[in-house]
Amino acid sequence: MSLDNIIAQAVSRAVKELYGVDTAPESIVPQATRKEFEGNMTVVVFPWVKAARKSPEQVGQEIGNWLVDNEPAVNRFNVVKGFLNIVIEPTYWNTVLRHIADTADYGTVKATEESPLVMVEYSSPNTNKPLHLGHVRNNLLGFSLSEILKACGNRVVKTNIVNDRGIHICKSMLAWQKWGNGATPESAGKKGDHLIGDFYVLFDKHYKAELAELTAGGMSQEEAEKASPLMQEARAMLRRWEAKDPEVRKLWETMNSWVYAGFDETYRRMGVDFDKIYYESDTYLEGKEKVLEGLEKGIMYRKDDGSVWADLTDAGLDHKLLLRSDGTSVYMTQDIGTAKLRFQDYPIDKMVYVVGNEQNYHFQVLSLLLDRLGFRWGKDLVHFSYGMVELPEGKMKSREGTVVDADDLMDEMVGTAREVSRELGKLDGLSADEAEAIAETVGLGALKYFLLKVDPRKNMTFNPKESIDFNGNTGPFIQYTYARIRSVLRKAAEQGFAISEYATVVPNDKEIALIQRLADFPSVVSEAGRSYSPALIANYVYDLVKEYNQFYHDCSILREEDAAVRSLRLTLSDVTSRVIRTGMGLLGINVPERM
RNA sequence: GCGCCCGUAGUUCAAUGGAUAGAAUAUUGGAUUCCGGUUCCAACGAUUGGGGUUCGACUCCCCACGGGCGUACCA
Repeated sequence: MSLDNIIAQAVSRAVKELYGVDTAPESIVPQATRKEFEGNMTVVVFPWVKAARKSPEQVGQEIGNWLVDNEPAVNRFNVVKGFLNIVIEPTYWNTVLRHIADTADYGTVKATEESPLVMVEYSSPNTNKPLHLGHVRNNLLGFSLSEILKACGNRVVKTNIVNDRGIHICKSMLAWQKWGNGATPESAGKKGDHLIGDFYVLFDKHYKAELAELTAGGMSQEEAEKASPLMQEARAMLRRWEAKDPEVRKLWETMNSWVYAGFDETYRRMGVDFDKIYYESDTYLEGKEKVLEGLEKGIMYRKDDGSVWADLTDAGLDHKLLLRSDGTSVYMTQDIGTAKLRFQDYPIDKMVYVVGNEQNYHFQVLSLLLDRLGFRWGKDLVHFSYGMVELPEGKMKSREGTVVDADDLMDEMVGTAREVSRELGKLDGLSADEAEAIAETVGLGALKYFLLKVDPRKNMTFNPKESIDFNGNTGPFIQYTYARIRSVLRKAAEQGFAISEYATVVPNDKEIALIQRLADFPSVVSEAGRSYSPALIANYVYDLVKEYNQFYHDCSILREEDAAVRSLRLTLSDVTSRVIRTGMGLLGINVPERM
């Protein structure tokens, strides 16, 4: 049992005996005592002041006395205003440390057959252009969230819905047909997703030129858009695709396979993966059935023009279109179809969608519709909504060509890591392969940590330079500290220092602070799972690293004469490095054994 | 117009309704020169504004201001 729980339960019993008040131990959350007061943990006593009919100070004194008499883990206490500061029995910390050191996979809970089945959807790219910075935040959040949910004892299925059909795909295909000269990723020497993206841009360029010509000839913008031969050709192609025209389908399959090969490379480098991938071309017709079913049940209604709608005004929302007057699906319909297939494949208990906050309204509606259509997880589906990523230079605009490509960005980060490491002399004496592996780990670690440490809901500014600093709240700083700890442990092993007698000495203040921080880890993980917050883990790991540095600063571990003290410190180092590795693992960030 | 989200040191980010709002970075001053240099200490500096709820509000409610997003046949 964790220290928090022990104190919470003891306090719960204390107020019951002293004042006859029932308080659930879970509602009592002891917090770390502020540095300027004596004590390890602090409990706020205001909640019981009324029932006790005494001053906050008196209540604190009474509970404190009860704890000293009845709870062995409590050594002494002091009361400041309504805050009860508890000093834990010093030898008790040895027990805590031993428990942490002896627990395999400390901080995580293993899933069982009965554990909830959570499906996490993330990434969800279009197949007409490469992944960009926005996808990077999405992918990292989705992957990390999945790892955190796993660590909290859930069964997790990571899924991706690929938007592989529609007018935008036809634009790329058409441009390739017209101006591609049979180019392939091999012949062009380009990743497939980039090649296709280039044709998408090319289409847009010619289309714009056409519009300019038509409007110059006296048409309005709207008329020109309708009359554009290119756009008409693209629409015709979409119709042929929907009619399963073999030639169009063949081209579509070929071009998509190029894109997938490119995406796979990007995902692999980023370190994210999926258990099950869905394609919109498989799901877009499914939603239609579900909607027609809803129409029969009276959940939807049909307008005179034949379009199908849902009336959500009773829930404070609007009327929502589900089938166009020509009978075709819209985005919402497809999501319903995807949900249907997923539920056929897996007995999902909970569904998490990692999708940008511009779709908040969409998911409000989707939740409501799925619920009305009888999906048991529809009502409390989670839209894990995140904000935009901006750069110091300003906003990304695809129209203005200021989109940051994911592959380019990773190259750039790794390149900077390589340079910085070389300047600092970190790569001296390493083979070229080792040096490159470290640059990769550090460059990606910097990117990932910077994007994950921020509250996902907020729009954020990604500063590449700042992210790769080896000082401060950055990935590289944490990786560096980890590598340094491992180095100390390696040297200790070489010198034959054992770490077996650690429980025999009472830790000093800095050591206690570190142990206490380590003891928090499991509750941080479960809280991160509850609130879907990778940022919580990131900031915890950073605090832990700082705590370790303060401990590390004033002790010479390898020169320590007293074997028991030395092994206590080695144990602390060992456990800290393990927690750092686990924590960073939950963020999808690798830590190097040396750097 | 309506709806949702956001607003915290110069900057980038923290703070389950709890004590004097924390870090990092930048700036300034000091310690350390060591198992791994990237360590440590200190100074400076902030809740957009106005009301309300309460023992206590960055946090919850109302109003104003500023920014983002969405707003019915795009995805």
